[in-house]
Amino acid sequence: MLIDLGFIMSWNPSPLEEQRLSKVERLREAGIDPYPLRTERTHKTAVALEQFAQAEQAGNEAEMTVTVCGRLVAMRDMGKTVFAHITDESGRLQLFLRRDVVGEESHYTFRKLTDLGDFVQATGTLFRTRAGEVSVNVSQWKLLSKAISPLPVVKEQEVDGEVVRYNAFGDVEERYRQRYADLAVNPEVRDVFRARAKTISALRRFFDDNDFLEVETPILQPLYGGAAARPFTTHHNQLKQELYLRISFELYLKRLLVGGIERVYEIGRDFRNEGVSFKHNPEFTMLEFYAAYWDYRDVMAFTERMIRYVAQEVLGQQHVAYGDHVIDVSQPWSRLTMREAIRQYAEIDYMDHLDVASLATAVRSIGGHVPPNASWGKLIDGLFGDYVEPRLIQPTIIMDYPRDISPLAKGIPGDLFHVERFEFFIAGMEMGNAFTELNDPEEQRRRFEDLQKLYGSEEDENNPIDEDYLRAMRYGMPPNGGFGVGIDRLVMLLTNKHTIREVLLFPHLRDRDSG
RNA sequence: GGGCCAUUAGCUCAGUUGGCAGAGCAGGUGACUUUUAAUCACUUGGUCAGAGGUUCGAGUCCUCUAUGGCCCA
Repeated sequence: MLIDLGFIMSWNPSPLEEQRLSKVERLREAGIDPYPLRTERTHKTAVALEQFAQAEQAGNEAEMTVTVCGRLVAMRDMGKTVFAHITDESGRLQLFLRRDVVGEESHYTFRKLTDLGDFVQATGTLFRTRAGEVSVNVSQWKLLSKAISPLPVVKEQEVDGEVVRYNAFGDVEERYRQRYADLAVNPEVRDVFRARAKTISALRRFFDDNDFLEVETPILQPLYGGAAARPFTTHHNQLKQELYLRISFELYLKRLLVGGIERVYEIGRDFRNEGVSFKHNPEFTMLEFYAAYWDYRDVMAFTERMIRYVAQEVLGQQHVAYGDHVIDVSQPWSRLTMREAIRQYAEIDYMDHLDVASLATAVRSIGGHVPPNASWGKLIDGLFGDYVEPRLIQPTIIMDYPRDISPLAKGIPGDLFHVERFEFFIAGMEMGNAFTELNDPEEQRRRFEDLQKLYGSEEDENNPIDEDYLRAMRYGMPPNGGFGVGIDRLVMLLTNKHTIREVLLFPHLRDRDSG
């Protein structure tokens, strides 16, 4: 079957690649399989180094034989002696090959038919060279995998204890497009994704320890909802059914509360068919949770505990270096209402402007942006995004959101304009969103219908009314607090990265013209 | 959506006023039995992102396109 992968260009070997292909031929002619089936490894490089150091400390100079495997990353050919470095996931180790030890033919093959980037296996005894570096005195070696394309060669030098790197593979676009090469030659990139994995496992542990049940809900949905966003659409051929990729988990997770699951969470991918930016990727990872019998104040307290726990688990401390800032998640977070925040940073009290026209005038008077057809709440949200959000560096909870942009949150008693909703911000970024969840099915229907009136059918915010969700709610949904946090942004914070692309292994990039 | 900047060898980068396309590393050949950004000698390698224009002549100036980066909405 012919599969059209338009973004993959056909490959024409470069001169360097031609050379390596001819080395593959020469290896085969010499009876050497460049891609053998079996590997024998006794030690990771870090383990070998550690055990040798222990033996030395114990005054035990006895010979220690190891077999190590890794990628060839440096080679210094001295003629009858060759020095080389291999790296594996644990670290880096020097190989020392002498012609009179490995034999003439093997020595020649190593010098002439291997390249940087190849994977090799080497057996020998550990010793310390005259320069003091622990090395393998190789008695036997074997090619494990021949690299055809040359990896960028990164050279390192230690100057005053600092590692200086030369020729590092730094082209941002190429690093993302060829993440495999990026990971192979820039080891600190691997650390980012280790931190990401740690973040997710810490979150999972935190929720499991707090009696939450982890679930998986549909990614392919007949209706989308739970957020103001445009969905991706797709189609099931056999069922002849239009489907959407989910934009949130909310409506499915809350159905589970109806079903009697009191604390539920999901970690997974959301898809939003919107622009890309330093904090937006078309697919991103969310965590949402819902807890019966909680309100948004319970959720606030829990959120603070959760972020402290994750920082402690991932970084070993609750102070996070981010750009020029040190963010302290250990102290109780500031809490401001939306109204207070906008009064403070934009110097508008929107409660003095209770209709759209008046508020729009006020926004314009301070030079603010007024999008066409914006609702009252949308204007407030815009003010907040422009004037407040970038200033919220230390963890801050903004509470009591406008009602018309919060269709799933419970109103504040005696307040027609606000609902029990909060978002929290760190480093000028929205990290999460939460509310006391609306559980009155009649009220929920009215809110949905209000939205339909407020936004034309063309608007992104105009979610279809999910009748099945209303049916579920009619069976009785316990009062509950719900929450969502963007994992990618949390990882950005914890790894001091300033674009989401640095914390996604394969960030979305535009198709590049292969011509 | 708008503005600015970038795109030159596998990698990192120079390229003057518009006048023969450059360096280091990597690669190749050779020397060297404790090197470590190894060193030394010689050496291969280019659709200057793509298309068009101005010009006797364009990597360089102009227009458009593509991708990326930064800033703004």
